[in-house]
Amino acid sequence: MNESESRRPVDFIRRIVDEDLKQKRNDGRVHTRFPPEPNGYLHVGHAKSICLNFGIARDYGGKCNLRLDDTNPEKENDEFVEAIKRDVRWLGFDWEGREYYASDYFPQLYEYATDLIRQGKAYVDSLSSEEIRSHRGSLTEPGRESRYCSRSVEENLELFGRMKAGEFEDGEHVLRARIDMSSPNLNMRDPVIYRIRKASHHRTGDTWKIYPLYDFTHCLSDAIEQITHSICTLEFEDHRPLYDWVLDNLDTPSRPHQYEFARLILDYTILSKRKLITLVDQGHVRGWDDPRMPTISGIRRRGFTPESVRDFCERIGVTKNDTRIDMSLLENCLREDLDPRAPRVMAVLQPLKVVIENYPEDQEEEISAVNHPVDSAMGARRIPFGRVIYIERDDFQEEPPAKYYRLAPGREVRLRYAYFITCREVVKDPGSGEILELHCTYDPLSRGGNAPDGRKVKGTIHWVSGKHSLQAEVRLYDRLFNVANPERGEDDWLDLLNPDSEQILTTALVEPSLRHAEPEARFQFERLGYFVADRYDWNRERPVFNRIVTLRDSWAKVNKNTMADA
RNA sequence: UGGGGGUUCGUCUAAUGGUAGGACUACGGACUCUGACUCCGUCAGUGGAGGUUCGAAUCCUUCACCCCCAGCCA
Repeated sequence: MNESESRRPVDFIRRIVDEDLKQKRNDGRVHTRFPPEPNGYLHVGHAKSICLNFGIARDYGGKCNLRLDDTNPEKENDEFVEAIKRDVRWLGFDWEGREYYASDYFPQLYEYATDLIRQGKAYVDSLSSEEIRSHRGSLTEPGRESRYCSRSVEENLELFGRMKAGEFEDGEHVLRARIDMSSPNLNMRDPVIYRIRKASHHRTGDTWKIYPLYDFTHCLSDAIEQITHSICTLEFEDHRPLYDWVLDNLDTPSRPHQYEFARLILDYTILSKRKLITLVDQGHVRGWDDPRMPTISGIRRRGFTPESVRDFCERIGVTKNDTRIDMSLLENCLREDLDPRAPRVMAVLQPLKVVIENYPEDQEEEISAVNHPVDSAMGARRIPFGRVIYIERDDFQEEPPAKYYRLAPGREVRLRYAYFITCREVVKDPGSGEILELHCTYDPLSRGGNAPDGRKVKGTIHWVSGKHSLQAEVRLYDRLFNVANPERGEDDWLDLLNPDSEQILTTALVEPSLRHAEPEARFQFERLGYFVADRYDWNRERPVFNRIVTLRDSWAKVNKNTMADA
């Protein structure tokens, strides 16, 4: 743990844990769980929950279970289960074999339900779903009791048994908890706790014809697993009375408590599972792991590190406030993580040919370059240099604006690690006026990047050798949406997608050392940003890199401000 | 309109009756063979109104605004 981490204040949930420990509750145990439903991929919002739950277990010497909350057979499947496990592991957390499924508890849950029936605290209702809804009342009006609410224990037991046996069709009956139809809390108006669903479940197959609902399942799963602190998001706060009601009315192995925190909201993206599914299903992105997606697998493919995601989750804190986090915080965490450990390398995204007129035709040489400007332990490499090189198109301007200190006609700049060059001639396409190439001269005495006469140049630009560089595909990513809060409206959110969120460059050139990159290896392309060799598409014949994040660019700001002033 | 939460710099987040602090962003500067990194600095906040108190972000009263809830989803 570094200094900033040790100084970080404890959140309100950890304070509750502190107090529980002090009061010697739960026999001094701390046991949490991360309970995703396997109906989609995990996203950064889940990462916050994962870091909280596993983090508390780690900090207090406790345990954290992975529990797949699979009570809805129509939406869940094994692909999602596998993806969830992979993502949690990638984030760096370990459930130490405690991989549980709510579906494993179906038999016990059924027994608990019959217990409730025997106590007269649950009944089989035969109203249609529409009738149940209309009986529920509204925010301001109390609900009305169902005409089936006073069936005898025997009749309820018999009907529930027949529901389980598959004697009824979907929707014919439900099991409801008998609580209070006039409660101001809608969740307490005799909530449905079991429904008939003749669907095949990804784990239990066709064994069950009835499935328990969340409110009944979750608290009991927690109790069965002896969870001490059941941490969930704010929208379940209203459900806590029901969570408590179920546990207080049943004889369970333990008595967990639920605590709620505010879910993460990130600018310029969406974290609603339903909408993420839409993006994937309608093909607005290339899949769950598209580098633009806020999914864990998406940001992994984008090149984010698990360390940076964990750091981010710690920095945003845990409170009950409605929060909306700047993308810049995540980017900052990433840059901070990558800067000290990403090897530097040169690549040219938009190549502009440069011929060094006074460099001998048949000559070539190797220039030494350090792999990291600060950390010499990362070593050095040799980069080929020759008469024809390529530089970034942005690094040349025919009519340079004020404070532009890159290449321009007559100007001298340094080629990083190599020589000073001076632009002598601009060769253009006579028709279009497009700049085709530059003719420059170099100063042989400036080899290595310094002139013996002590003369200085303001600009240093990156380059690659024309003869030796590798062609690469570089994928540039930008925010998925054009507005900070695309979730604000309901209907038009797809119209707010950023059409330029992905830009694929197929003619980029990278230095030859990159031939030996491995998928998921991260580099800093000097002066450009951090890039990762694509996890799936990279190969030696066709190097593919994703831009993870750009470097901070104060020139872009100066330039933008100057333009704005003009 | 019922119930449940919430409100501290632009954004997160501390301060739990005793100097409103940190991070991100923004802006300015130093340094620089990356307009990077690093370093230094600047701007900037307690939703409003009353009250209690020597002293209030914190306690009380009241008002305002924001979020969640009427699935046989989770």
